[in-house]
Amino acid sequence: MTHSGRKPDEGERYRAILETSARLICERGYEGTSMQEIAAACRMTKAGLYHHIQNKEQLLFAIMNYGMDVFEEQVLSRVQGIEDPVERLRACMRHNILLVTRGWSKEVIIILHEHATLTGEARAFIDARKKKYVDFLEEAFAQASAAGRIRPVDPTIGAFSFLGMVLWVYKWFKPDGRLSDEQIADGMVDMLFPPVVAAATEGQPGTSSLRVVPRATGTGAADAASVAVPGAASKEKP
Amino acid sequence: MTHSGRKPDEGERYRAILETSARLICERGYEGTSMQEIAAACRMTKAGLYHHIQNKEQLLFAIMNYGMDVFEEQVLSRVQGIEDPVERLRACMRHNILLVTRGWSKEVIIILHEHATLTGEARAFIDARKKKYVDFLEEAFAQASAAGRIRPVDPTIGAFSFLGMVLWVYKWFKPDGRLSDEQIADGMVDMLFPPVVAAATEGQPGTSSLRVVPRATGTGAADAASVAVPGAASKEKP
DNA sequence: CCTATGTTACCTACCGGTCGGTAGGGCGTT
DNA sequence: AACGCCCTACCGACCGGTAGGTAACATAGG
Repeated sequence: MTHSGRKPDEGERYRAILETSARLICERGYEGTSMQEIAAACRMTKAGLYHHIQNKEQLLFAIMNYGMDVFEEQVLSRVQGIEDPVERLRACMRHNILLVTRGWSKEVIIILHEHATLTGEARAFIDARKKKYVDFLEEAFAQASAAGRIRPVDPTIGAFSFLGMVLWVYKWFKPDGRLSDEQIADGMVDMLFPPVVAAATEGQPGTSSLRVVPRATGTGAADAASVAVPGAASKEKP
Repeated sequence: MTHSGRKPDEGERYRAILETSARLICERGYEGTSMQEIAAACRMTKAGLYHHIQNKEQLLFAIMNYGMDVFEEQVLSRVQGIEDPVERLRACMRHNILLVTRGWSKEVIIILHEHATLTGEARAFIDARKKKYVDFLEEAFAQASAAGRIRPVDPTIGAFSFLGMVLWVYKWFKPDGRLSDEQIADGMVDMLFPPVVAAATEGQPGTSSLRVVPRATGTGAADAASVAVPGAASKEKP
């Protein structure tokens, strides 16, 4: 790591390892994925893999930092220049939902799911990076509240409601469902930040001007169908 | 199992095993918890534990069904009699948030976290129980939308927004944070289902009846503080 | 009353296999 | 010659799960 301009694949191999192991860990969970499997997926032996990484937990830590980099590039950096706090939140929600649904970054999903897997300093470091996002959202909510652009809400509650709606999506979204990710993004944005019909009377930007966008009804995007009861029913012991 | 009226503790022992193992699995994750540890926590040997259960996956399945029972008793059964759809949703959100924050049922948290751990029939069975809840929410949203009691929204998007806000709480709530669980419940309920001020012809109609929790400096509810950088920073390989 | 017979609830001891991780060597490039 | 890269071979610990035995207790027959 002395200077730049090494081989054509510089850190490419390492990046490939992160992405490959992220794919596996995303599918099977951190504890449920063995180093054997990760090495095989990288078309290496376990010892070969350990040439590139220190240990399993450091690998997870690297994956999560990689995921935070992707998030900041794909979401945060694209919206933090927006002046209007409501527009900032709307754009942020949209980008964040699409980041989850598109699934290009398994690393991001791992950050969401393995929120309590890391320990010690690594855990604290990732948490601190997450907290910067929470702070960003809280400030936007505070500004929007103060400006009367949204219904007044405690900024922390606003931020975590935002995050819950957006991030929970990874648990239920199916790309081939009734609702496209675009529809979900639009629907959630309109739900939390209703579009305002400008200047209902004049000057007064309060909630008086909340108007509604026409929308269809119907159901059916997610989860599984019903199935005959397996081995044991609810309360009885097998 | 010839007839009823057995020993005083009937299935008590089994229930205790479920609760004890739920506590451990909730702390360490399903894959991260060994049967050895579970048995020890039950003050048994592993073979003794296996006298009561079939295998590890069936144990998880039993825990999740137990959790669904608790949920239906503590939340669903208490609100599905409410006629007004908005009041039904408000009460449901409140009960569900408190079910998560109070943490009396680790089984419920396991259902939330281990959403993709089970496979096959057991997975489908739990998913079907979850789907009943989604259906319940979608119907309530559809009713509330149709009655003009809330801003029109696709019922599926409404239901999963609701669920995201409510269930994500398990990932960040700390009992000793700035916000109590009651405050969070109230705040989120008012955010998604604003109390209507009937016949507000002047002033700011929407904002008049709700107030924000007095706000201390900083954010304070969640995650961790900042910490010196551990072994490796963002992009560099260790 | 006292056995015979099950049944329940656990134990010790052990299974084959896999876990995360490492030592040390070969080999191609510089 | 030296280095990066990846291999074979192996480590001790632990994994989920089981075989087989035993102490405690309940019931039924005599």
